[in-house]
Amino acid sequence: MIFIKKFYHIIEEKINEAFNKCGYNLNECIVNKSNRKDLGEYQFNGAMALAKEYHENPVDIANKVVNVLNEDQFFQDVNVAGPGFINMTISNEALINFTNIDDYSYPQNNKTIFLDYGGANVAKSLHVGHLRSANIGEALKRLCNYLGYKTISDTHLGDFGRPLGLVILELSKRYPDWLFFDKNYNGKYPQAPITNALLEEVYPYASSKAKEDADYLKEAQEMTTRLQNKDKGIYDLWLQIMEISKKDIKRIYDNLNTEFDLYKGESDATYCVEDLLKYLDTLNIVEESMGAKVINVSEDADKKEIPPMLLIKSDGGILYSTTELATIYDRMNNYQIDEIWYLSDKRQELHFTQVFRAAKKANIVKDTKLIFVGFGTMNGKDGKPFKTRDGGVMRLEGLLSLVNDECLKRLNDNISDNRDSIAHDISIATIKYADLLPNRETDYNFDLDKFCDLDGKTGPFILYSTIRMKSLLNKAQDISYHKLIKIKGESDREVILKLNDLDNILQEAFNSKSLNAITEYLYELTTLYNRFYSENIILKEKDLELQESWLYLTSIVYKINLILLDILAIKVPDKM
RNA sequence: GCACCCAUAGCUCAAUUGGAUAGAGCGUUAGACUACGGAUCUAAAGGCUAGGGGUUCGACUCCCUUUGGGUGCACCA
Repeated sequence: MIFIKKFYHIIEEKINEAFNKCGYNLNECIVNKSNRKDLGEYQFNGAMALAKEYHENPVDIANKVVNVLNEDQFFQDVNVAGPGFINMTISNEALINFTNIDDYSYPQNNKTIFLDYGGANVAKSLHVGHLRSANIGEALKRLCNYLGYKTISDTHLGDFGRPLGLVILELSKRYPDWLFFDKNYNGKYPQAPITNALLEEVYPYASSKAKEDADYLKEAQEMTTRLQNKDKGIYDLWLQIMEISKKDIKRIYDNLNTEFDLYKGESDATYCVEDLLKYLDTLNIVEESMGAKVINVSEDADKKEIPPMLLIKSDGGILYSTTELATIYDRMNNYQIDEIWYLSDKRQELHFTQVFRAAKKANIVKDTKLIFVGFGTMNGKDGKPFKTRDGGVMRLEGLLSLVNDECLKRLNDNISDNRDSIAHDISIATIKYADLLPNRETDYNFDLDKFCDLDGKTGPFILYSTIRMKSLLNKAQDISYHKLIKIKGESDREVILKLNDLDNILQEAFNSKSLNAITEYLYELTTLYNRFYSENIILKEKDLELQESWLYLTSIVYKINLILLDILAIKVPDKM
């Protein structure tokens, strides 16, 4: 039997019963933590709303209910304050009983959530813009799994658009002798001497050349079309580029503890573009506009105008929106999905709104929810988009090694073994914690000194404290501790109360699809524990019941920290 | 030009979606402790939530307006 720790639900049930007993019917019952600690630990403000409905004084209603609640041993004190706030303080006995139910797992449910994050481009190195997508997406996926949802994750590679056409064109200019470019060749193709370094040099070169040279751009467009038509030679070369590039992309994601179930890309959807277009033709929703084909997606209720979604260019080519729509078509055909979450820079919201509406209008999706999960960008310390010193786009690897070097530099001198791997773990914790700390939608500034600073709300601080808990538990191996027996004072009680918020925090993070509630909670729980830790020398405590209680409490806080850090995809080293 | 988002302590960010006296970290100032891992802990100062109106028992949150930023507006992805 799995028990989910829903402390608030217990209080809410008790309140509901009490109101019923007094002859009132609550429409909804939500208990909150009180921000007036002097009056109580928890707060309920539903009496004010009832006052209107029943035409009674809210304070009178609240007083009747409080009298009922005060008879319950669960509460130490219940009182009424202000215009009708009900304040509650929990009894130690109730807290102890609840804390001893040591199961934090959630049951499986039948919902499947498909997460589309990553967005790496083949033949281009990952840059800092991909960081948030990976961090937020991976953490949301793990959160979903923890809460019992099934998930499918896909990186949705950019692998079939113009960038690839550009790369292949430039390769054909530099290496015209390659068999891939010989239209008369019919045999097997050899392994091309391609490296990531080459690809990463070729793309920016070709890209900027195309901007200046119209003929070159036209050739690239033709090459893109040849690729999309799977021309022999070109397509084979592309396959080789894919293999090399994917391997490199996986390596970097691996460093970020980020993994995908699927490494599909635009190319996997193009096979059904034709089917999709045929299907759309039967619906009569595609219109001509300035030589292009579009789907009108505006709705009467719109406050702002949503421009039509561009389906086919005037030259007959397809675009981003087209493959995106085809991807939905593909996913609907191949998977049973309840929701698709699109992780992306929030500037792309309009694009996704158009695609989602088109999918709905074309009846490609029926009950499946399409949800845009936009996030703010990471900027440099100056508040402007993050750049390298010479003004170029910073590669993700460059950023990672920057942080890694700093963490290694700051690593404790008395650590002699595995310094590199420990510094790596700390650096990933540093980046992820800092990245997930602000609300998902706000932009934030990358500040190396601040993130690596070992004081304050940072990844290293959480890691350090967690490792210290583990160290304490290791030292107490000979002492047996199985449950909470008693509470000494404020500091251990505060820790216990904080533990009871866990379910609320996870639900909040899930609902808002933002991890900042979790990072914040981790910090709060950890500092409350640290305060308790500094006030009490646990291993020297003479009262053995207290000592057992404290060790048990430590083991729970440690366990919760591990669970939450794992959701954030942060690994905890043994030492640091 | 049209539209959307943002403005909170010196700095960087929160605020359970309309709840009570707006909270944290850094920085500043003052302290604690042979310390189970000091990468620790305790305090203090710091706010007319950009300005002005409104809605109600109650507003950082909702509506209107002014100012100052950001972003998006079809053949790139």
